Amino acid sequence: MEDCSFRPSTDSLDDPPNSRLFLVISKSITEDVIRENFSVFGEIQDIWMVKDKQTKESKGVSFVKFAKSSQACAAMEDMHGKCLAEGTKPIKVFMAQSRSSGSHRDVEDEELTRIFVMIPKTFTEDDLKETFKEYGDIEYCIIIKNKTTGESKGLGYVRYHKPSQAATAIENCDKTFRAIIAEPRTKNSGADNDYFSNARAEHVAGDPGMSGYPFADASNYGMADGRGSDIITRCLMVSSRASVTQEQVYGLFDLIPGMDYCEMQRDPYGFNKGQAMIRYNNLGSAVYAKEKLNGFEYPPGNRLVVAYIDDGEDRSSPVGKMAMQLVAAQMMSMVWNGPSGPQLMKTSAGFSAPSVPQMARVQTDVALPPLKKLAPSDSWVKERLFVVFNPAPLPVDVLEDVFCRFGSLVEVYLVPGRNVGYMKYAERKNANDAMAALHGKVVNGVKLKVMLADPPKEESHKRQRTY
DNA sequence: CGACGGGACGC
DNA sequence: CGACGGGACGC
Repeated sequence: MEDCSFRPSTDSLDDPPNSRLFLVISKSITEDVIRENFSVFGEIQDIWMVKDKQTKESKGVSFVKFAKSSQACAAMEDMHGKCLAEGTKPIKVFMAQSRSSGSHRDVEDEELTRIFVMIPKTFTEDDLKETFKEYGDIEYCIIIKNKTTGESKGLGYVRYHKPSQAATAIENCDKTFRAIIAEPRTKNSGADNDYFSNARAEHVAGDPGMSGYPFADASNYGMADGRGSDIITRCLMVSSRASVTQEQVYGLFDLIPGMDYCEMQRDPYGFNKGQAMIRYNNLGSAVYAKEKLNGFEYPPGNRLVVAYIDDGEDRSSPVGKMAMQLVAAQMMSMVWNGPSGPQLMKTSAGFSAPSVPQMARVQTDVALPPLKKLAPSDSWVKERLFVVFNPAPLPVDVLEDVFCRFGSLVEVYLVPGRNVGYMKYAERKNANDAMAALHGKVVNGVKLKVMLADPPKEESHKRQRTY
């Protein structure tokens, strides 16, 4: 079963990354001596002594491949500077450059001590530290946040003191963190002038309630004019998949003082587009409203999307922009430190009326239960349904509407380019109920096959999936 | 039959 | 300074 010691001829990358060491040693040191000294750190898969082609003499260089990066790191940390035989120079031990890189620059230990992880948006830096401290002493933890609103982007860095600690964390932490060695900070990866990062964050992964939503089309809202989506204005656009009335939107946004305008948007035929424009008489109220109500479920199960739209005011001067961001920062700290939170808002008067008429958007013979709230997006997924659509997939918002009604729906994921998708549930029973009710049924003219999903086909890791 | 995404930091 | 070998599954 286990393959032989040689690597396949097709290898271009070392696998796993950072598991191969580059040794500079005295020409008199033999492979056996290296093996004796290095095998105590773990499973050695290969030792290669670089020799002169003609004379077969050692060139004083060797590569040692370990099964795991943590083993290679431990060996590097322990053996660098040691003497392997009487009268020989101390050896040098570096992480080998990956064979594909072509570079022969020494890999600095610094580059091997910082990991990059995906985390729930609710994670604080203390949470990060608590989670990752079991693998070694942490120098610091940083969560990447939107610089304007301060909200987490669900990504973080953890800096350890030693490469072996970072490697151990990558190997042993829950794989949902997708931990990898972070790219060095000084080389800016180029893709980030931050002008559109906000828009990206809001309709890319993470929040299933917004994916595929027409609101994400920035061109509708003057975001394509070069100023980007990080503008802050007194004007907001709220979008809802479920039909909401002017009165409902007004009541919701009027909970925040300072609203001076609220109007539903209608298409050329006079139909409600599920969007409304709101203007406040001051920036702070608008910032607060966006922070509190973007992603808010109203009615339960229907996530509202709230974003700034250009109010036509001139904010082109750097001073004006800075002032605006200052106001935003002050509002943010108020939001975080103040006594009121989203929970307070949800239970406040005016939110208890659950009977909001739904758009005639889902047509089916199935007797559907009422809408239910989605489970938080960072919920542990205990069951997944595999759904086949015939002839074509339903839109994500329709699927959410239908599959949330059995409870604890975490996320809908459609496989791009295929007629299949996954419904993720936090509770197994809810998934089973949905399957029983919907398998073989027709929704909006699309026939559904609804089955339990097979576990993902990944290689077995330390920790097992529990679904 | 019909099968598995997403990821980067104010020097 | 001190950087890249060896060998071959199974249709």
